[in-house]
Amino acid sequence: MAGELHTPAERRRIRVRGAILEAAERVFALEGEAGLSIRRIADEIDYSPAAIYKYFGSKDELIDELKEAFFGRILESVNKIADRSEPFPARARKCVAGYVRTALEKPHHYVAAFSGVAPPAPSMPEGCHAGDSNRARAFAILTEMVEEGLETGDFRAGLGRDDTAKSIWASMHGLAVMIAHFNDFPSMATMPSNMSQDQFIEFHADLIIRSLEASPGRNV
Amino acid sequence: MAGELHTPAERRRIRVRGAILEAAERVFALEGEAGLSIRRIADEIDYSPAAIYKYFGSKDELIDELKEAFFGRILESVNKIADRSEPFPARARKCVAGYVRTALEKPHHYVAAFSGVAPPAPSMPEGCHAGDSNRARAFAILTEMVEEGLETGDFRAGLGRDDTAKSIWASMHGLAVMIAHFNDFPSMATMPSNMSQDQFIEFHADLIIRSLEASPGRNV
DNA sequence: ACCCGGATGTAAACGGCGTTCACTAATTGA
DNA sequence: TCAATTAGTGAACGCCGTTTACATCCGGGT
Repeated sequence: MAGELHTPAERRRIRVRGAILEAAERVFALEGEAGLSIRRIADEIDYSPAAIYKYFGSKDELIDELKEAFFGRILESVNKIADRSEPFPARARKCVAGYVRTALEKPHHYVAAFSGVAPPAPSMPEGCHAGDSNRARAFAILTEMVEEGLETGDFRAGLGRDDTAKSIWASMHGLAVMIAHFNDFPSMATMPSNMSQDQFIEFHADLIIRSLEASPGRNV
Repeated sequence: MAGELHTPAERRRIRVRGAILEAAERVFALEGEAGLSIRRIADEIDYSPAAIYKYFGSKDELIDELKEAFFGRILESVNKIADRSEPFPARARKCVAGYVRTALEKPHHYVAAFSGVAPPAPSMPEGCHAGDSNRARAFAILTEMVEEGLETGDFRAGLGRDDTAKSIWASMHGLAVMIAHFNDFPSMATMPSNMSQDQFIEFHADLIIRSLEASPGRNV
């Protein structure tokens, strides 16, 4: 194999790098970007702050790696769901609900992955690398699913594959962000809901998919 | 009247406070929270940083006021659209599209207003004041609109008013955040779209409303 | 066995941040 | 006019990300 590690020096480097990421992951999951500082990580692993710069170019690079790893988790999760062959509209619903639920396993990670605002000028903001990111891969799965729905005739003809996928993505994302932001969405103080959070995710997923179906089906 | 200002001292105070907010607004609109510092505001209005604390308790309070004012703008905009009596599903679509478009007039403001992640424990995060915020008022308009659609029979019976409104809100919000985050949503580098941004907003709004309609209608 | 060069780790510093404190200068009401 | 309140300030505190100069360790070549 190619990626093997032989020398003790290499092993040691990997180990320390892993310890940094692990400490960062722990703090970030609990307190988000606000609570994560280079100095804090350094404290946790008993190193000096400057040491971290031997392993990561900047705090942003470190955090990007956390986000990317988390989107790998989402990718894996959605992939599993999308692969089970199951009657179609139901599978689509499960994909949507699965994305949201997995995103919410680490709200700080998920929200941070979309936190920046792009400048109006033509320039990539931060997470807009080509198609190689796990985020892009997860989105590709969604696109393929839409394509399948269009081919089988489960989704209305005339819907554009890419645009439809983007609309679904936006709606999924919106729910994930809302639940992450409010501690009690959907049962907010001003207007309580009878639904549990899980039920609401299913409800939302149903509405999304229903808007695409050639012959709309079930109720919740 | 009650709210009049008589003394020069009072007028002066209002004027300086306004200057602070104005400078903060300018910087925030261009560079977001990252570019806005107390010291920067102080520079812009030729005061010392400490002076700002005579007018605002903290940077967060100041920024909250910016966000609240911006949601006032969204509220006003959606209110106008919702009031025009127009054939129903079209009006609902316009409300959704109007919300997204107005939100995108100041992407930094809009995104920042939902940026925090709520702690799991029962405690209000930051923007969760009762029903008095402009954000809550804007949401109330949406709820009323849904109720109207349910009464007229334009929306499917069996949909819960509040849950439906929340689902719509989440989907609107998701699109706004996506467009704000990517500089080229929907025409992303990896998968370009034929739609303009405005067309995509209409498309998304149509899908959202379509999922609620008793007898789904038009195409895009 | 030695030594040398690169990698690893560190203390100290730079500039910036939000915020506070002790203090001066201005304004106001009596 | 005088006292008291208020507006405004400079300096400091304790954070932050990052850089620099320096020590230390370790592995490979002779």
